[in-house]
Order: sequence, then C-alpha cells, then structure tokens
Amino acid sequence: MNDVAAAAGVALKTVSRVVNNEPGVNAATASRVQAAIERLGYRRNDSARILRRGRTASIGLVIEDVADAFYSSLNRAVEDAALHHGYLLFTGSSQEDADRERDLVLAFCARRVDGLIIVPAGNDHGYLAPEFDAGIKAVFADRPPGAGCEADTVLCDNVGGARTGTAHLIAHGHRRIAFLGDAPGIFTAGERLRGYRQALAAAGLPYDEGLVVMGPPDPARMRADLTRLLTASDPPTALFAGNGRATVEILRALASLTHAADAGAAGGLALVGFDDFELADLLGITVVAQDPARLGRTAADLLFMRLAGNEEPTSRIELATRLVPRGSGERPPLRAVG
Amino acid sequence: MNDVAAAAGVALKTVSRVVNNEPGVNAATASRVQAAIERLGYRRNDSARILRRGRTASIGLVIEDVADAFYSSLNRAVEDAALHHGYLLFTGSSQEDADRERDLVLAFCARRVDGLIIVPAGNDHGYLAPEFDAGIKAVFADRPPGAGCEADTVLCDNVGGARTGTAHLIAHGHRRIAFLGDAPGIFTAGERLRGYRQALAAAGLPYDEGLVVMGPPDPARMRADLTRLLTASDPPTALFAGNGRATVEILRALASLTHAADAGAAGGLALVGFDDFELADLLGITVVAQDPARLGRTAADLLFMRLAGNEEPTSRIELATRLVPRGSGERPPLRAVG
DNA sequence: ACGGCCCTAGACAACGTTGTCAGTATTCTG
DNA sequence: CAGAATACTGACAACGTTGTCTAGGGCCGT
Repeated sequence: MNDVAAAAGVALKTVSRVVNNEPGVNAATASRVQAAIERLGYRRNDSARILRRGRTASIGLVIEDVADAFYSSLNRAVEDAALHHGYLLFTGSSQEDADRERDLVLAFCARRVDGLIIVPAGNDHGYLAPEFDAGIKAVFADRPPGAGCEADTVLCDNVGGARTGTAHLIAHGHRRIAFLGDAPGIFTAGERLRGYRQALAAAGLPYDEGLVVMGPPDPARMRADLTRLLTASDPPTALFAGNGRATVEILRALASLTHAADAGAAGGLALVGFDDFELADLLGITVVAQDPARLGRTAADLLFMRLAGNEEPTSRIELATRLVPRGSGERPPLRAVG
Repeated sequence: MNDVAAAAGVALKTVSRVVNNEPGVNAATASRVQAAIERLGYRRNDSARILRRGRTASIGLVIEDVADAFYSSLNRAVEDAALHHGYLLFTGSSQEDADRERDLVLAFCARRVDGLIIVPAGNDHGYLAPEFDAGIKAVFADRPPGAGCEADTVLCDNVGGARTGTAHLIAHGHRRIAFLGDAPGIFTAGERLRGYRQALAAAGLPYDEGLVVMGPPDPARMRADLTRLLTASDPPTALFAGNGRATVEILRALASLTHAADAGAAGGLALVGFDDFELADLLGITVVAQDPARLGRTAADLLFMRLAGNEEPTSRIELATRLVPRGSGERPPLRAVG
C-alpha cells in the first residue's frame, strides 16, 4: 500500500480510501490510484486490516468429518450462509475427538473468528469461557454443549424420530426389533435409544438388552453383531439402525450374510434407518430423514443474529424429522412371534 | 498481552517468549507469566502474529462443492495433510463458477494463505499472476490450470480410465455404447469423451454423435435423454456414465423407466460409470474408480514441498484409475447387433 | 581482582492497515 | 467580496505481535 501511494503520488490514507470505496476521493485521483494498484498488482493485507478493525468477517465450523455426507451437507449450508453475509469460513474435522475439537476451536479463536458453529465431540466446554468473555458467539449444532455452557443449540428431534421409526415397525407387526446404534457416549445415539424404548413401552413391548448393540459403525463388528443377533434362539424380525452409516453397513452385512450359508433370517428382515442417504430411494430403504442442510442453515441464522447484536436468552431448537417409507420398513415379520 | 505483562510485572517481550516457548526465560518468571495468562484468559492474536511474521501457516482449498462426495473426500485428505504440517485450512465451494473461484482464491490470498490447492472452475488464471509474484504457491487438482499458468498439477488419468471402461464394454460384446457425460466445457468431461472415442476407434467401431449426451447431471434432463436414446431405432445396449453423479441419475432414471410402460431396452442395459460411489458395491455397478483422497494427498504433498522451498520445474502427475467389475458392466448385449 | 561469557530481561521498531483529526483548496452564500 | 461551508487530501497514532539490539547481574577462569 505504501508502494502504491508512492507510485500514485498520494498519501497512504488516500489509497486506503480508494481500496475501501470510501467517499471523499476525487475521481481523477481515484483512477490514478487504481491504475497504480493494477500496475503493481497490489492486494490488501487482511491480517493488518483485521488487526486494526477488530472484526474478521469470518466464522469457524467444527464438524465430525468433512467427508461425511451428513456433515458435509451441513458444511455446505453454513458456507452458503457465510457467503451470503460476506463472511469467510474455516472448517475442521474433530474426528469425534474432544481434544481435537478444542484445538480446532482455539485455533479458530486465535484467528479471531467472529463466531463459531460447533458439533461437539466432547462434553466439557469450559475452555470456551475466556472466548465468550472476549465476545465470541457460538452456536452448537446436532448435539448440545457440555453442562454449564450456555449457548444457542440446534438439534434434530432424535427421540421423536426414533420413536416414530420404531413405532412404524411395530405398526407393521414386529415385536422383536433390534437397535443398532453408535457408541453410547454420543448424544444422538443415547437420544435415539430413548426414542426406541419409548416406542416399545408405548406398545407394551418388553425392552430386551440382547437386541441392542451400540458402537462405532465398523463393518466387521457390524457383521459379527448381526450374525449373533440372527442366529440367536429368538432373533429379531426387524432392525432399527441408529444412524446413516450403520444403515449402510447393515445393508452390506446383510448382503454378505444372505450370500453366505448361515443366512438365517437375514433375507426378509424389515429395516428402518435413522438418517437418509444417497440411493436409499433406489434400494427401497425406509428412513427417518433428518435435514442436515436445514440444521446448518438454522445454526448459521442463529449465529448471524447474534453477530448482528441479538442479546436475547439462548434458544434451543429441535428440528422435526420425517419418516420416508420406501419398502424396507413396511415388510411384515417373516415368522409370527409367540 | 500487555495486560498479562502488567499483571505478571514483566515486559511485553517476556510474555511473548513464554507464549512461544522460547528459551531464555527463568522458570519462576515463566510460571508467573503462565499464571497471569490463565487468570486473564489470554489467547494470542494470530492476526497480529501473522502480520508481524509474514507466514500464516494456512492454506486455501477451492473445490466445486464441499457437499459432493468426491470433493469432500479430497477435502478431508487435504485437511489431514494440513493438520500434519501444522497448517490451518480454508475451504470454499466454487459451484463450478469461474467468478466465484476467483473471488474465493483472492479472498484466501488477502488472508495471506501460504499456498493454494485449486480445482479450477474457469479457464483463465491470469488473476493469479500478482499472487505468484508475491510468492504464493499453488497446486491444481483434478483439472489443469488455464493456458499460460504454470503450476504443479495432479490429475486422474481420465482418458485412460474412460478408454478402459469403454473397452470393457466392447470386450463384453457391446457395439452401441452411449456416453453420458458432464457439460463439454468441463475438462474431465472432454478427456473422458476422448478416451471413449479412442476405445471405439481401437475396436474399429464408428463414433455416433447420436449416442453422446453431455450436460450437467440434472435428473429430468437425464431421464429425457435416456428415453430418447432407448426409444431410437437403433438403441444402445450399454451406457458409459461420465461421472459419479451421472451414474446415480442414470440408475434413478432407469429405475423409473423400467417401472413405466415404455421400458424399452432399459432393463438389461449394461452400465459402466466413471468414479466410484457409496453403495455401488451393493448395487452391483461396475465403475472406473478414481481415488479422490489420493488426489488430495498428492496435491497437498506437492504444495508442502513447494512451501518447504522446492524450486524444481512444475510437475504434472496423472493418477491411475482402476476398473472395478461388479456386474453391471459384464452383462452381454440384450439383442445381437447386425 | 578483573575481563569475558552466559543467562535473563526489557526497550524499541516494525509489520500493513484504518480511524481521527487537521489542513488546504474550492465553491457557495449573503 | 468576505466569510463560511464543502470537498478533498494528508499526517499520525494505534491495533497486537515479534525480531533485534542492548543492559544488568552472576559466574567462570586466570
């Protein structure tokens, strides 16, 4: 900028005015400066600008994995909102690791992002207190913050969705429904299990721990668990998958079990999955659909309202889910149960 | 930092030394400073640090869409590499729009990223010249830069992959193979069409423009094009899909056509798709697989080598593709062709 | 006892911007 | 035509760091 000023024969401040389209610059002077800018290939240094002005016009997004379909849709929605408000976006994957979540958030804060959208991996957000004091705004998405952390939160109706999905299977005659969910420490997994239990209770069905399997969606484990479930003395006639990846791995496992000799009841099993996924329509898989883009949009809206100065008490929004019947959830039980 | 210095009763520079773990600070002093830091909740301001030091330890990534499976895998691979080198990552979606690509790149440059990885949407990268002069390193991924722009480039072997995929269909007896690709302006689409033509030529088959359809993968258009192709007097017996989304939309369109009355030859069509996708295994779709993660990793490796001072001439790497037979590409033609 | 060295600490400038205020032409008003 | 309002431009400090240089005090070897 100094060089530009020298080249155009004006003061630094005049260049600054031209660069920022501020009024009060003679048209002739402005075009002279503009010419110098082009000639020298000058670009404003935003670090200095940020340092001087205090606001960075950027926000940070921490999700579990940028490559995951669910979170990358959320990512895209937040990106669109940021673009619309003229903000730049940092995104990072926490990889379901609380330490990595904290490191990412603090790295973003060191860059002085104005706001954060966090899908938390950990349960302790005390580390955010100094940042809140410094004026950072944060919105939690998909999962709530740890105890003692007050912040806007946008969730899906996990309990209601799981209840609806399970009830759907029950309505189609199933009495033994297995639940295959994510690791119990994960908020959404616990909530969905709650919904599953509520549906059983509402129908007067017993809760059988032997039908519940929880853990990260690992293909080999999934296959082993399914084999065990289906070869048990009283196997389930339907499966409820606790998340999108579980649904997909169940399909893979079922396919390989069906081809194998010990198919058991694998063939005619009913299946409802929590979370929609690409090609579920073609495969005819009934799902409880969430809307990750809407989740991201809503979180971004909340954040930008805060950034615009909204000081209302924090809110907690639950987005509705939607049951999408496609065949796999409407199959009756293969064999009538006692 | 000033406040911390005052609170600890030391000079600014001493705090700086503690914050940066520089040697030459008495242990007692250091812990006094540390205590003040904790008490005041101080965090270093990276904008000021960047301004002072010149290097930002961050890179920018421009892809077509963060929500797309192919690009989000690439994104993740780049993120991992950045993390490994202690860099922060900006990611933005160009939405296949050259202006937006340029705006994103320039926004990243204004933030003084040290390097860029670009999946270009446009064909003119003259706007990068001043940035190159300023020392920015850039690597192009998936598509080459526009003419006159010299930079490291990592591509997939689009021509070879399409040739192999088409030859695979020919080897299974097909003589009339339709090509359904992306808009012709897109580099990869053109390359893959070239590979398709090479395979035809190598087998002595004529190139029939009536069998080639190109354009953005819009469901409605895809369905209309397929209907037209299949109800023609001499319909294709096999389809080659030019990209992952096209493959998926073809599957959707075929499913709906098969259910409809005018199924035509939809049922027994052979299909090979360029680019693998989730659940292609379950659906039995033969594909020419690319490796987006490897693409990202390779691009990041090249970039970090440049950032480490590598001054060799720019390189252009082509990553091999891999034919994955899963059934749909091994079906013989439904009716023998004269 | 003295010169030199190491360890620790601080003073100060600079990075590239922008906000504030002041100054100088120019035009308007009465 | 005097005085005031206006339009334009510039000088300067400040944002929060870090690199460079300098200074004091203790310790060593001779």
